[in-house]
Amino acid sequence: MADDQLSLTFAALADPTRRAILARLADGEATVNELAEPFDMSLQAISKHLKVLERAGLISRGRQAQWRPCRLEGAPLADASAWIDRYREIWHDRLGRLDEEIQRIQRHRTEETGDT
Amino acid sequence: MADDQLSLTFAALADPTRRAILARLADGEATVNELAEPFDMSLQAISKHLKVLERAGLISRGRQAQWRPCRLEGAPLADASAWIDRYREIWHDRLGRLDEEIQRIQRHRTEETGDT
DNA sequence: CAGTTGTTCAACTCTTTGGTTGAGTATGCG
DNA sequence: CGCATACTCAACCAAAGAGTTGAACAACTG
Repeated sequence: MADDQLSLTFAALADPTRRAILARLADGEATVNELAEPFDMSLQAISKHLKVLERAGLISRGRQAQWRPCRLEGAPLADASAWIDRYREIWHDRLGRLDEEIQRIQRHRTEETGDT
Repeated sequence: MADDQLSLTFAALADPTRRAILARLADGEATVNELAEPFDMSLQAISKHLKVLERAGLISRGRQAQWRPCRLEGAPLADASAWIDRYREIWHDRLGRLDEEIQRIQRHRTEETGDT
């Protein structure tokens, strides 16, 4: 995998487990054990996922006694969103045109058949 | 890699070559050769990248004689953007709070003797 | 028809990823 | 101290990714 920031972010997001972890962290900080609890997976596997998220800058980690609380960091998400948004116009256009097309067809049908 | 739609989309975006291809396609349809031209990479490699993008639904392909023109499809981008946007409030809040915190600290420094 | 162009398929290599288990480190508590 | 808790590190494995080369297919051109 490429190691530029955007690639790291998207790669980190390309896994349901990691997305679920981020969703959990949106509700506030959590420890590794708390994050691992919902998953049928070893603690070490979760630890690895957290490392991926950390490398992507999506989370940061503190130290409180033997706990390493994780916190969501939004900045890379903002960058990823900004990248995608460069295409927002395009997909809006496309979807907009699709809507128009559907409406056109339905008008057509109504005119011709007198249908609903 | 997980094969749900969102994972496929993010995984497809997690590569600079593929992102560059999408950027190129934002300007309009292109053939495989046209897409491959900027890259120092075999045509077959580009073909593979296109397959990844196609599997993620990010592009669709036509047939014109021996050419297979590619077109950008926005729908998965819209989904990806929507997923990230669920965290927009959080990252805005966080960045906002960070600003406030910095300002608070700086006020503090100025008011007191200047030390932490 | 043969030849050229555009593209894909197949097989191979090398690296990364996502999981495992087992051992090791760090902190708090009796 | 000794022990439990929270977590990480290391080694391993199977599967997937990203690239290569060589061969094949498809459609146009002379």
